[in-house]
Amino acid sequence: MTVSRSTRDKLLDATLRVLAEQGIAKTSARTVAASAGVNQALVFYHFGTVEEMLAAACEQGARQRIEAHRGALSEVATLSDLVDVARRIHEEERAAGYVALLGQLLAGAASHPALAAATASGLRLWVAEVETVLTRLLAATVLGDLVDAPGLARAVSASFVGLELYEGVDPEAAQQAFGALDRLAAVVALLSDLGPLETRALRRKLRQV
Amino acid sequence: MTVSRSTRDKLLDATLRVLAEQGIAKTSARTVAASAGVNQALVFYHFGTVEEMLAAACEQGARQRIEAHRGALSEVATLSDLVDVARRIHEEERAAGYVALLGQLLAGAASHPALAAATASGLRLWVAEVETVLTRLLAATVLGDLVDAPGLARAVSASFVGLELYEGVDPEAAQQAFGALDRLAAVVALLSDLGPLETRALRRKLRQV
DNA sequence: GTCTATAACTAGATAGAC
DNA sequence: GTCTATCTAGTTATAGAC
Repeated sequence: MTVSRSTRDKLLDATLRVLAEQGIAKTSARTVAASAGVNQALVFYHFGTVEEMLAAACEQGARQRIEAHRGALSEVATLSDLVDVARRIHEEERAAGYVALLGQLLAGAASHPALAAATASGLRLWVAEVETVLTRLLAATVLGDLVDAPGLARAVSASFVGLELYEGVDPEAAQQAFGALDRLAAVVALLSDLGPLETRALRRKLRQV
Repeated sequence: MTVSRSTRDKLLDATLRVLAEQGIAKTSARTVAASAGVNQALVFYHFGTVEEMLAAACEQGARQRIEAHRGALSEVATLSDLVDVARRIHEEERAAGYVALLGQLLAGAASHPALAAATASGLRLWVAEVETVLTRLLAATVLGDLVDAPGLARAVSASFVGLELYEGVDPEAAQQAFGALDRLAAVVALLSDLGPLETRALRRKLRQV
């Protein structure tokens, strides 16, 4: 559609790029403008402050990434499907650095209140997506009425960010962590696939909680 | 023992304080020195660079915090004990901001390679602790030979950091997440407490993995 | 070990020409 | 909308007095 993007868009893209590649500490009006190939003063013309630019980039970035994965997520039918999809999303996001970027913003939010709000709402977009899938899947299993899907969606999303940040400093350990989660999810997936007899027995037991 | 701490120690403590309270972006030789009540030039006399000071503070901080919790962790006997202890550790760490601090360093590591190494080794201290407890507990349950305790310890540690960062921008959502995990852990704890008949049936089923 | 002073640089932000 | 120029303030780091 648009052959030449607007300066505003170029700046938003560059913000995400610099944030992912160099971290929040090295993200400034100057570095972003340089990466976008535009003049530094335009940051302030278009966004007023650097903080506002970061906030705008955060929301746009989250929206873009979720859009890219929504299709795959909506087709998830079983817990083992979910594991496969999660692994694929992880691979893509690791390459792009977009989730670690959320970590950068989460960290930056400590000193910039306006950024906290934007990051929280960016994360909320992920949470909503995860929550939809989780609710749908859990409803069909023994665990359906035992776990708190909305809360779990938040836990999973935050954990994912932590794991992607971990990947940045210790890739091997992070891989091991993802491997263990894969395996754990496979066990849980199997639990949801018990025969009717075992299911009833387990349900009786779990009712105590 | 030491009535008046050395300048070096004052700087390390101040580094952790500023990092927890203001984030990596606001942590500089000047802010740390001011918080420690010493001259700014002493940062460079004692540590050479700001980055080295951050690295030293990271390792010392991780060591201190783990020391503070080791007793409670070693007394954990069951999975539900672990849930209680984890909740208590979370409350304390949230108040002190020390885990979120690890998140700050993880984020800062993106632009400072030396910091990445220090953060990774600081996290390794937590991982080792979690791994010990997890291995001990899981050995006694159905899950013992099904899950990868070392990998899981890494996943749990990284997730914890993500959750503490989350707490900084959306405390309510983070609380919800912790609540869901509590509940989930209770379910798993119950699984480890099945009668011999159910245990055998479940084990047979899970053997397929 | 600790201080002052300062060099060299980078940051956010604005004024004003075009 | 975009540019140059500039102001102010904060940054790491060092030299040299004490």
